[in-house]
Order: sequence, then structure tokens, then C-alpha cells
Amino acid sequence: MKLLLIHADFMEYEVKRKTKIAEDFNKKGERIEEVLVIFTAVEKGDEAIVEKAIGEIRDVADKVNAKRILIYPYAHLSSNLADPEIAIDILKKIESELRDDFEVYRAPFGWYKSFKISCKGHPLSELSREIRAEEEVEVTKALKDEEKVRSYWYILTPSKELVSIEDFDFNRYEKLRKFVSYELEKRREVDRIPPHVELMRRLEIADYEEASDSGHMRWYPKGRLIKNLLETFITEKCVEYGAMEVETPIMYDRAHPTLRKYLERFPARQYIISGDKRDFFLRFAACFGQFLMTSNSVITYKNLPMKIYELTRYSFRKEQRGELVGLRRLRAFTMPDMHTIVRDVEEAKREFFNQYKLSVEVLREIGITPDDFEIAIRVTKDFYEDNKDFIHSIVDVLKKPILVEMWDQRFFYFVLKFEFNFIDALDKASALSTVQIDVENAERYGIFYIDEDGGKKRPLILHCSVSGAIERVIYALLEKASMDIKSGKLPMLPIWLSPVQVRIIPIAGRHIKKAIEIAEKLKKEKIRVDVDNRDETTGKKVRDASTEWIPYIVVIGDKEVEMDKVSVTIRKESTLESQKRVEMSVDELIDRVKEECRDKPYKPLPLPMLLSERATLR
RNA sequence: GCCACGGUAGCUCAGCAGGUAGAGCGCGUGCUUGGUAAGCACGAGGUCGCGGGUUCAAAUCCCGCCCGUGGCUCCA
Repeated sequence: MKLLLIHADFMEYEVKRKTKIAEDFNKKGERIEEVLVIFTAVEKGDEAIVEKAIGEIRDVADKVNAKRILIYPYAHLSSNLADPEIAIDILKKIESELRDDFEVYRAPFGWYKSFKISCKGHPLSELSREIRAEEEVEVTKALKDEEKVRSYWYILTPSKELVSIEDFDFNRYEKLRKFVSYELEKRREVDRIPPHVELMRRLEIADYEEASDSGHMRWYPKGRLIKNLLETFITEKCVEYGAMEVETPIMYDRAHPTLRKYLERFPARQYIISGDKRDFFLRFAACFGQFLMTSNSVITYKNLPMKIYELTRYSFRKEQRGELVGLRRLRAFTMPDMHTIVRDVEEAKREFFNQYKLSVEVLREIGITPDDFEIAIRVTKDFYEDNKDFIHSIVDVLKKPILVEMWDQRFFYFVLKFEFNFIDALDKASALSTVQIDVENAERYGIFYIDEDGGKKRPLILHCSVSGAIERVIYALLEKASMDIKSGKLPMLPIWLSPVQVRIIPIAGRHIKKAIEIAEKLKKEKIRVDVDNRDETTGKKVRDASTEWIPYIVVIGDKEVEMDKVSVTIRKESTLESQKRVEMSVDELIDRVKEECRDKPYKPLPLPMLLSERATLR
């Protein structure tokens, strides 16, 4: 709705001619003294903001101390006008609401009119207001409900006792203490940029892209490679687990009745995109597409549990600006999202347990061990009471105490979830893997399966992000590396994720040819290798390789050529003070690297093999 | 979204009682052909985040915006 507010000594108008949409009017016109004139254009969708508009008008009327108000329909203020009938209704509503406190006049809608106005000319006498619904950033019911949730906190001990957090002895569990205080006190004592931000830039992994929205990153070749390897690995793990990989759209009709209700239940802010006729929201997970797909599927009890999977590139969540930092929290992120359709609570529990174990295993293979994260279980009181033994059995997997948050009522769509929360170098926690048991959406989307008796049954649905967002996994690996730096270790990525696995350094120009020969051999064996053929000293080249965290540095000189061996510096076994250096044959090196990357995906080096040909990308 | 701080060469940063724009690294050229974490010399490189204002004169002072960081809020 557009408003132009003029505080006038007087306003007079006269009706001239009707248009097709004119309302009845039997006077010729009128003249009103000492009046606040509201030129108004009612726009599409304004039904929702009438109250807000009235508030604005009251506000201005009070400020200029006006007793009389004239509402004057003025279509020229907008190019997106509402239907005339709706516009008249809204104007009438405004009129009647204001009547309690003001002397209100309303010029007839749909007439050609002449008018004279005498604007007072004081600073507030000419104002314009644009009233818009606050839906660019949509605050869902779930976001608001979240504030009302009453939580009770416990620790589930390794001996399967549920004790209140006051009674738990945190002495041997420093990280858990940090996590609990993070969850409950929400206290931050951090005044530093998280270490991974500098690392992600220095290692040419990712960077901020100022030309995009906040929280949308640019990925350099090395970062894209790491991300690609993780994406491939995690997808393969889920497919191996039995999931069917699919792909679904990234945007959906905002007005779609089912999706609309789901949006309301999901506490995240959306991006809104205008289409030709409809408005769309960008997905924040793969649930939409997968649920719409399964709601059209014929599923029988024989097909259960049925798992479908998508790697969302991207999921979009319009997180608040202050929440966005580096790779920890983004507005566009990549997430493995698997949904499992199960018959009943018993099958849900079995799957939940298996996916819990799968998540542990996936993170472990990526290089994030159970020591690096703390476990949270969030559960409704009812579900806990009914499934006590099952929930207690979860501690058996890792034998670590678990933070339990219990809700007296169910506010969200799930009754049980777990999260693995990574604790970073600044003691902040963020969720990686998570699985939830969803009791609402099968019904909402009309998803059913045919049971043995031929009847339609409502399944339960598990949501699983087996690793959490890929970007966040990289954040965790980098934060972990920075903790290694603090404790005096040489930081590195797992070998299979290292963009360059082997660097070959020829000592003098005459060794370059041999270096390239060896590199070609390694490359054929699917090892990412490059050659530092720059005109620099050996010391400099070794230093550069080290600051890039390259796991194996091979030096080639006269000695090596003669002995047909190479001198290899092994980063994992070195410290800054003493480097672990061994002589080995090229074949031994190949075997070693291949062994370390066994069962992990491989992608070739997305950079020129010769350093002299390589640009600096940041 | 609110509050605070920051944005100067590709990178990290100095300069800021208003008066010709600086360093280190990187890059280019030359010397050097080297033995495991930074060889030497020379050179190129700047809309001082963007827009407006004050002023004879703005990187410097003022206002607005953008981006980043921290805090608050928030984080199914």
C-alpha cells in the first residue's frame, strides 16, 4: 500500500465523471478545513497489512495534531493495484477503524475528480509511506514457538543413568562442559575471527564473495576439489547404506498449501523469489522435493524401510547477518539429506540407531573423531518415557555422556533427534550429523504405504544429514587443524582430501625433467602430484610446500637420480623442529599414498602440474 | 535486525591535528643452478569500499549505503 500524506489548511474536490468501477456517490464533492489528506493506492496483497497502514496514519495524524482525516483514493501511486472491490473494502475498513478517534472523510472510489489542496508546508506536512508485509524475511510460527519451548536438561551417563546437569561431574569431560554451557548460557567470550577463516583463504579453499549476498562463498579450485571429494564420499556412503539418490528443484510455490504448512513448522527464514505469476521460496533442505515425490509413489510394506537421498547444492536459509561467519554458518550451503520411510516406531528406532552409527563412521572416515564432538539428544517427554531403554541404549555406541534436552510438549515436527556438535577452537558448538524422527509430515504430504492387509498406513519419516553441511565439515577440519597448530603439531588435512598429495622439488634445473617423469608416474596411479619448477632455492620451495600443508614433499637431486630413490619428507611424522625424512623408491611412495587413500574417492588435481604455470587465485 | 570496530597495492598492514600515497610479502626482469621452512638487485603495481557533504584542498572531518568481524538476538 502506498500512502501520500498531506497536512492541509483545506482540501476540496469535485466529482466529474464515473469510471466502470465507481462506487455510488450522490454528492457533488466536499471541502474540508484543517485536514490530513491520505492519498492512497491499495496494492495486491494488502489485505494483510491494513492494521499496519492504520497504525502509520494514526502515527502521522498524532504527530501533526490533525483531528480530521480525508482518505483519497489515488491509483497513480502504484503500478501494482489491487482489485477494485478489495481496494474499496480495505479503504472502508481503514475509514471505520479511524472513526473512533478522528473525524474521517472518504472521497469516492472510481471517479474522475478535480481537487484543490493547500499544503501547510511545515516539515511534516508532506510525507509518503510504503506499507509492506514483513515477508521478505519470513518469521515462521515455528520460530516464534521456539521461544516458548520449555526445556529440561539432563546428562545421559555412559552407565545409562539420566542425571540432571547440576548433579553431573564434568571433571573428566571438559568439552562436554563447554558444550553444555554453550547450550544453556549462550555466553560468548570471543573477540577473535575464528581461525578457519584465515585458513580457508590462505589455503585457497574458499573466500567471501562480496558481489553476492552474505553467506554465499566463492570456492577456489582446491576448495572445490575438497568439497567435491567430501560430496562424493558422503553420497557414496549413503547410497551404500541403501539410499536412492534423486534430484529435486531448489524452489517451490509459496502458496502451495502443503508446503505452506510445513514452512510454518520449520524455524528458518526463507529467500523469496518472484516468478511470472507466483512467488517462490528457495528450499532450506531437500524435504520438499522428496516428500512431494514420495507422496506420489506407490510404496508397500515390502519396500520399507525406504531411503531416498539428495545432496542439496544448495540449501538456502536466510540466517541473520550476525550469525554468519566463514564456513561455519552460511546462507547457501550443501547438505546431504536422506529421508527414510518406516512402518512404525519400532522400525524408526532401528533405523535411528543404524543411522547414528553410520554418522559416527562417516565423520570418522572424514577425519572427525568422537573426541571432536559432543552428542545431544532432544526428545519429547512422552517419547522418552515410552522408549527409555532404547534411548539409553544409544550411549553404548560411543560410551560418552550425552546432553539430553527434554521438552514437555512437542513444538516441532519430530519427537526425537540427535546431533553431533563440533566444538571449535573458540569453544563454539555447531551441529554436524543429525537424525530426526518425524511424526507429522507423512500425514501433511499424504505419504502412505500399503500394509499386508491391503490397507493404507501412515509411515514415520526419518530425516538424516549424515555429516551435516559439507561446508561445515570443512570448517570443522580447519578448526581442528588450527587446534593442532596451537598444540605444536603440524596441521594437515587427511591425505585423501589434500589437494596436492605429493610435491616434487627438483634441486637444480637439470633435475626438472626427472621430476616431471616421476610426477607423471604418480599421476597415472591417481595421486595428485605437482612439480615446483620455479627458479627458487630448495629451502624456499620446501617452505612453500610446507605452508600449503602438502603431506609428502619429494626432493630430487643428483643423489636421488643416481640411487634411483627419492627423499621424502613425511608431514604427518614431522614437527616444525624436526622433519621426518626417508629415502624410498617411487613405488614405495605410490603404495603408501594409495594405501592411505584406500576406499576413498579420487579426483584429479584441478591445477597445472607445474608451479611456474599456476596463478595465485587470491 | 540492534550495538561496536574495521575496509588503503593481489595479500597483510602503516599513514589520519586536511596539503605530492608507504612497507613487507607476492608479481615481473636480471643475477644466481641451489641439498630440506623465506638468496640478491632492480622494476611494475593504487577509483585509499561506494555515494553524497564540508573545504581553496579529503585516504584523513561529517552523513548515508555496501562488505567483513565481534557482541546481543539467533542457531529446526
